[in-house]
Amino acid sequence: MAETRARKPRADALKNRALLVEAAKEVLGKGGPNASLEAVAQRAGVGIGTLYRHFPTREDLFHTVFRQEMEELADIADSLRDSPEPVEAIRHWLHSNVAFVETKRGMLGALSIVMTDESKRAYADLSGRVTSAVNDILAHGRAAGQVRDGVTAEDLLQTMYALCYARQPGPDWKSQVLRLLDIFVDGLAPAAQPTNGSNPARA
Amino acid sequence: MAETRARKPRADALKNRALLVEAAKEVLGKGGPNASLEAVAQRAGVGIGTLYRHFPTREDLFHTVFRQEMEELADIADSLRDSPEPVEAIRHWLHSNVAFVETKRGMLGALSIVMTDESKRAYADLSGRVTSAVNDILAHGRAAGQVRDGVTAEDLLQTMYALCYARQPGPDWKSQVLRLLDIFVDGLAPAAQPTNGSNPARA
DNA sequence: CAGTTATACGGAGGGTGCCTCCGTTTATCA
DNA sequence: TGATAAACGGAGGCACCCTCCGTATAACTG
Repeated sequence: MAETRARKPRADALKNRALLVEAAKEVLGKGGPNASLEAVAQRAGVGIGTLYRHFPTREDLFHTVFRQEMEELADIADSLRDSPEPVEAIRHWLHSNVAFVETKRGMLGALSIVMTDESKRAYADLSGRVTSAVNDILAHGRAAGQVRDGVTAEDLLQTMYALCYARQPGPDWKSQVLRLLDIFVDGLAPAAQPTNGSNPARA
Repeated sequence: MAETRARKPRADALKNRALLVEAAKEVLGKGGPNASLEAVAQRAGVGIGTLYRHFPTREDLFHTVFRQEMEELADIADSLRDSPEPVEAIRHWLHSNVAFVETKRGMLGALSIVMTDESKRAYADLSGRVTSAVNDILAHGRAAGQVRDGVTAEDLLQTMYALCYARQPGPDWKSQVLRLLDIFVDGLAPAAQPTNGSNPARA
């Protein structure tokens, strides 16, 4: 008990924290996940000590930045929730994600850090919004016989990020990723009789 | 002209080079792509200067290691070349790749460095072996009407590595990747009329 | 409004890894 | 058995990481 009544957080602390996140977006956005944290601090106009007080680990900083970015994607997913063409909605959402990623390639490296099972819990709420919306869409697809059982929103996300990450930036980077992604989306269909309608034997 | 006749390369140089590659396999294999090169030199029992003379950049070292690893995969691809079940052959080959990757997770990070378009030229020969074998299999699949046009061996490789890379090591790491990969393989089928046999309009 | 105190700030400093450079060692060749 | 080209190794300068703590200041108190 005692006088544990919390003080109001100091104004400069709040301001610096925001400055740091903003600086991190820029610096990590171009420099990638190995960018110097000292550069982030400098860009934010604060001392390195301040950065480390707010974000004790590199991951903490990534998490915070990533969370902010992710909110936009959740909104898109929500807006597609009741699309009458679930498979196309999924395709559209994945394409949007790629477009989004395109503008922040540097952040991609951070994803592999952020995307661990343990740390997912850290922003489970947001992930929940996305997951729930996309799973709805998937359920519609299943109901329409257009999507096989057992596919989850996480599968889609994981695949999309994986493809984005692996492609080096290049002229037709995006179209390549979209093409592979489309193949994957097509593969979501229930595993009908293996395409060659008259395959007698199973290897 | 003059006395340009080259000397035989020194025995210790060759030996040290081999030692370094071996050490790199071990150290990079567990430590990942950020492992300390000084640790590699130490493990090889040579000075750091020797490492840098043989492999001026981190990438040079990765390339050399990767090349050796990759030969095995080329052999597998060759052995499947004339399989009578092309799609299953592809599936099998991809699964083999995943199994292979499983034992050297640490190397994966190096892939994103190695897998740039420019550096691919550095070991185009090996890549050629793989590509040619897999493209053969794909061609068989196309001929049998089981594989859509426009899919290349590179697409398969890229997708597989991407999926492997993105999955954090975990209990069911492998089965997850295989599952997603299977979806992708199923998606290779010619984009028949979109599964719902009676879809009139295109979203 | 002045005093008190919790809170935040900044950057010096010790540690590690990167890579270069060059004096020393050694394998090859004559 | 020299002579010499080639290779060795590690010291050293630099960048970044992260911690620690003396100083500054915002929030509270009377």
